[in-house]
Amino acid sequence: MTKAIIDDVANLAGVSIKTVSRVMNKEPNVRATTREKVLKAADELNYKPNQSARGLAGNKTYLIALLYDNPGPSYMANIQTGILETCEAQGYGMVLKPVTCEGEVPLLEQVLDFMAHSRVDGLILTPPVCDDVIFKSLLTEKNIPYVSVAPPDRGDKLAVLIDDRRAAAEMTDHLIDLGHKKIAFIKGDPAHGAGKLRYNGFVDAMKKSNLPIESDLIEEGMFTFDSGIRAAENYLNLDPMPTAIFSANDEMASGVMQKLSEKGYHIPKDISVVGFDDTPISRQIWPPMTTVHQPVRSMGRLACEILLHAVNNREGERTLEIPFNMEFRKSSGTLPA
Amino acid sequence: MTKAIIDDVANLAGVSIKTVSRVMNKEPNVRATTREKVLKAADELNYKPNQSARGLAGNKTYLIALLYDNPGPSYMANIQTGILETCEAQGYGMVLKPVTCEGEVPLLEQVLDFMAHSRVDGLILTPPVCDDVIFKSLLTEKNIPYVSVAPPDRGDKLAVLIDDRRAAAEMTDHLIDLGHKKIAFIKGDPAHGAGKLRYNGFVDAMKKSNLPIESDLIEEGMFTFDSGIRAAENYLNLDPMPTAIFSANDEMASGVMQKLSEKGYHIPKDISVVGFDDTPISRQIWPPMTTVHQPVRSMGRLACEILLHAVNNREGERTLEIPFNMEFRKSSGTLPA
DNA sequence: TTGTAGGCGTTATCAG
DNA sequence: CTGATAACGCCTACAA
Repeated sequence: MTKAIIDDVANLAGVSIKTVSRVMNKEPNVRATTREKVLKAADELNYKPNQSARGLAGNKTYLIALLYDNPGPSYMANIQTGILETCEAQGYGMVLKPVTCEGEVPLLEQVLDFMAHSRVDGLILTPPVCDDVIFKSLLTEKNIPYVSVAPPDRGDKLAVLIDDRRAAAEMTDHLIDLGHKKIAFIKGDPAHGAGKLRYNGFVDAMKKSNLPIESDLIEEGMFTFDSGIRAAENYLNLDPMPTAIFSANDEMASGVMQKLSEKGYHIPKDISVVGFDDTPISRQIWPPMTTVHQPVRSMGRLACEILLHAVNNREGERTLEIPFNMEFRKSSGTLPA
Repeated sequence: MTKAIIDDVANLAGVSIKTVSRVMNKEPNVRATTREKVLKAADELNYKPNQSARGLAGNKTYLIALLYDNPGPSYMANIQTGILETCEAQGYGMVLKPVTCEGEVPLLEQVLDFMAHSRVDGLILTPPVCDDVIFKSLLTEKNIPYVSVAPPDRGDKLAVLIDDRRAAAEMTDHLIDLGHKKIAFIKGDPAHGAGKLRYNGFVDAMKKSNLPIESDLIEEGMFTFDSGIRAAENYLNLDPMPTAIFSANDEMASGVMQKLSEKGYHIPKDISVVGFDDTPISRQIWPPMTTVHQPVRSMGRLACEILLHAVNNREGERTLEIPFNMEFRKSSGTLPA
């Protein structure tokens, strides 16, 4: 059984190939009965349009690319799952394109090369790729469709995001409500816009409650486990130590918790630790970590939806804000006596 | 600057398009000087072959697919990275195809549908997809190229694997060397061939040392964190409890460790826990876990290499065994006094 | 609402 | 070693 092509379907249905084409692409101007006939024939022959041929003729590939630079594995898994949900539904494929934001080769060049080669129909940018404003403006200039899964940026036509700032403020409020005053904050990689927003949210909440931001308590992190370890070591040398530590992501927070556990501190009795992202590790360590849940999978799904919509209707300026929610677990507690 | 096509290059180089085609595809039978000329022209024009056209004419897509069913995020991230290394080097793209091994729709049907639509040139199967022998024999029958990243299986023409059985035996020996005799084992998802091999390795080592396999100490797990928790609860009810627990993967082992920590047990002073896979969690919990390192990234890279080689040379029967190695960390220690 | 002709950019065939 | 020419399967005009 050799593969059926459009002519076979046209013959079987007794129509021209153009009509088959119309039906397969859900174009209007086809009589309902004709449509049925064609659909039946296509089904009978198990006909699937050849993407290469479609691509060649229509100058499309029915492929989108996910651009990323060293994200956490669980972020990656979730966003991929979300994107694939949309792709599957709309007959698109997703290819992966790892890039390096701070490398020898400029980001734009990496992506242009990739585009020239792969000719995908659109790009999904994840942090920190989406934090490069210049890069994005160049994409726009070159008319390359993209969507940012990221903090807001007035330059983006298409974006999906959560309110990182407000989420961080709420988390800080949670610690304040528990009675904490000496609250430490571990910043994230400065290349990530989200990290800054989370810090801003922390500051918002501290100020609102008239609590001081002590520079000793603000550590520079890199969103990595090891940078969490280092931050914790610094806090350990302080006297008095903070009573609560808010880390800009879970990865660092788990580093903090490991170091504190190693040194014999009990969480949250001696000190509270909270994170951000709700990655699996936050549930799997002991004690389970209080953190902010970011609906990454939905964000991927929606990002892909608005991207494909824009690609196929050459239109659209759309920013979707998705609600986050707090996961209160056991790593945060009332102020030690 | 509109995109250059093969004719432009041919004109500039003063040759026919066929010659350009030969050069671009590294075919033989082109004079070195001619080749140079063409390469220079192509470079000048920044010419990249159109994949859709190549695909249409050559009946290829220059795309391969990664098939998976609910793997761990870090396994996923690593294998993707490895595969992409090869793809990047050889000008291929990778698309993702999640499938369901135990779903309503038969695996074969899912994949056939996918193939008909996407027409990728080959498949990379990860556990547990690669554990479905019947499915694989059907792929062979349909002449669909694939490589298994998995336990050996006489049916596979192409495979990359580690010796799970021997690795598990070595890990068991490690525990035995530490003086343990009451060693528990938590099995993995029965749908995964690797789980069985690991258990076999455990049995091998126990028998070799004339230690009994006590049925109370063998738990059925599902490779999930929660199933680790459940297994630990069962061990907690035993009297005497095992002095060491070998979990068929890290995920379950971390569940065990969480439950034991929660109940106030000290690891490894009171009880040793070891895992398998060396996922990030194994380093990030406290204490860091002794486990087997599986070089997933290399496996992905190599799997892709032998797949592409087979695809492009319609040949090959090749099984690569990659060395594993032990990561001795702090979760395993000598027998409690 | 439907059909016809032409072209999309490569690769394959088969001469030269 | 090199080159004309015909596919490859579909879509976009433009007609009918």
